[in-house]
Amino acid sequence: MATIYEVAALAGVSPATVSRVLNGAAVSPEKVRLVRDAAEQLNFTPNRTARRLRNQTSELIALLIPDVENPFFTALARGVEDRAQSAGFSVVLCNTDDDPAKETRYLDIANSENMAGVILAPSSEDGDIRHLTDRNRPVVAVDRNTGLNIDSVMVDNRAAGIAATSALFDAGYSRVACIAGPLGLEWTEERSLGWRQVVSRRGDGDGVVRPEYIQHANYRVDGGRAAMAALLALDNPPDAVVTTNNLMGVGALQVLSEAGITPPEFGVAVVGDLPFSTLSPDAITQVHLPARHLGTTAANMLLERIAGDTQPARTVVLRAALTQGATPAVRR
Amino acid sequence: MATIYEVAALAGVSPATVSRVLNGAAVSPEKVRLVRDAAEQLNFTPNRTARRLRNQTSELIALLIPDVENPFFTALARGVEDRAQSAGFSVVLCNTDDDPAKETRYLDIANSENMAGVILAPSSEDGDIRHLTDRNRPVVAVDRNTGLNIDSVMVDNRAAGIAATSALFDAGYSRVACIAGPLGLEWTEERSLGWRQVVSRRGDGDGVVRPEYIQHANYRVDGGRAAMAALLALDNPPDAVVTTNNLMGVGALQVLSEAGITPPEFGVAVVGDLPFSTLSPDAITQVHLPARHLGTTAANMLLERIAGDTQPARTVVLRAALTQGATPAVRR
DNA sequence: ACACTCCAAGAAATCGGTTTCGTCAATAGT
DNA sequence: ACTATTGACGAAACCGATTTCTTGGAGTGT
Repeated sequence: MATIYEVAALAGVSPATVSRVLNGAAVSPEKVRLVRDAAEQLNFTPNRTARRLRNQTSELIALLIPDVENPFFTALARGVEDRAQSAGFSVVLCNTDDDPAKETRYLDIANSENMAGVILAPSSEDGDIRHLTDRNRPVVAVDRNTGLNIDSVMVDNRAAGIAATSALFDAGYSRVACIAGPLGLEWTEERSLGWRQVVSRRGDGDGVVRPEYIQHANYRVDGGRAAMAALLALDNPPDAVVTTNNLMGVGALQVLSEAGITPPEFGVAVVGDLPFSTLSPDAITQVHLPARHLGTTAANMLLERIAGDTQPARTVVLRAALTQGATPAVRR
Repeated sequence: MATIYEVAALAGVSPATVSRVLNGAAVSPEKVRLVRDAAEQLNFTPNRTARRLRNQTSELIALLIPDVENPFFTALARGVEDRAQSAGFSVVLCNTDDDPAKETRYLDIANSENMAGVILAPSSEDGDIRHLTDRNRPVVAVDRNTGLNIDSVMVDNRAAGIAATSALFDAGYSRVACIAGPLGLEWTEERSLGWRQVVSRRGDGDGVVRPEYIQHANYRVDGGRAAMAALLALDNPPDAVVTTNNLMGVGALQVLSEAGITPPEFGVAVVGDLPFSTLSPDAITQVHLPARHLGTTAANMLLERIAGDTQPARTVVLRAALTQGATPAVRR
């Protein structure tokens, strides 16, 4: 690969001048032409590693997400990339598998790679980002809270749970269950709290929430399947269900379909999007999480910090948008 | 961030010795201890940028895919990452949007970032990877062919199309249509050729393939929707359909569901996986493309090249595995 | 006891850019 | 006409590792 020295030699100038041409500093028009010609001729591309070592920064942003196979996170990644791209930054996507050790490893890499900043969907509340913040590298949390004093972009999970549940009652269902993720994860707890809040007010139990109507499962497709199967096996099964994320929604719908039940017959509201649902998209109530927007917003905040913004840490809370599914014909 | 010089000063040795300790060269046990203690105390992490500038390589692999939001490519990415991870490499995921310009940009970045190698799902047949190959950086093509003489990992697309179509005839359907992607893309052309081959032999047209039974659409969900709607509107509609990828399959199934038709009633075979199908996974015939395996295989080949393997370019062709969907009760 | 080998470890070069510093010439000001 | 100012541009330092070269001291053989 050609270096700046070879370009300088060919153009008959010093390496410093070549650098100045590349970076738009003051150089006489005639030397600019000489350097451009030489660079062209040698097919010169500046070595980013060398540039980075000197500048102590790069146009690289790390994005740490728990799972690239989850459409929610890929949509988020898309948002980050679009925004970063247009600002001349590239995005390095890293899978943490919700494993704090992997997360720490990637954070260290981001640091020692001199990346410009990090957008993090944290796997735990107390990740160690001191290495980065010590060096003034901005970190933005997205989708999940940390105990740290950093910028963050969140979704109003409680409101999302409330919206999903209310929509089912509005559609005429009365026995609304909930398929929630494991205990101890804030996002699912908040969403199921939203469910609980609505059910205790509008449910048929006079303010009492049936404990068997909330199922905790792992938050993946198989978890949703198991939970839905359990709900259908109850003595007094529900007539509708809220799932606190997209994947469990998929599992629940699969089990329903296997039992010969199709949505308006049994109400389903999903907190999250089902981009690859094989049902008609408007058969199901979806609380669309603004995944992509979450990404662009986080990227924006990060880019502002990279540009030198030093205002105190901000938290932006975005709201989800509901699309109402079909309503059951009999109840009309 | 602490540097090797500060560690050296604290330990009372030279920077060279610190480097030797870090890289396992011969150093007396007592100095090893001194250096380790100093490094620990300063919370030292070696600067990868500096290391990379000197070594002219890094433990970074670029993976260029057309679309992170497509589950096929995320599964592939997962495979690459798993393999890379276990060999101590990190993966940089880049979206090309099937845009040759973006692809070229990322290839240049991979080059000037001194990345160890590139795995590429090429957007066109004639991408320019000379910058990389000139510097002896291995490139492996995956999923799609290039005109270049490099390692590649492919799927037997023709066989996949044949398998999908045959499975529908085996299940008792007789008027099998095909929803294919746009003309000119090898993967979809091959798969639809497989369909044509089976239909001309087993279809009800005595070797003649009805031209209206092959619909070309864009290869996304909306394309599948449009194509399925067109098929249903025919005077003599098909009783089953093959789609040449996962996303068009989703679209087709949505339209069927909206028309009140559920799979065993109308045969659907998808070349590709439907990880988020809301139907029971075994209601539909799927030709499972080994996406993840494609990724691990490509990563393996790349790692071998990085390690110095210089044998002539290889092409590995993987085969898809069929899972038969439910068969229509009436035809039994 | 003396020459020779061997090995640990420091000094210095290196990777390829960017940037500071200093020089020299051209222009402006009085 | 002579000094002050400005601007282009080369020389050299710098970023933080790794590695070659070199040196000095310990160990070995006769």
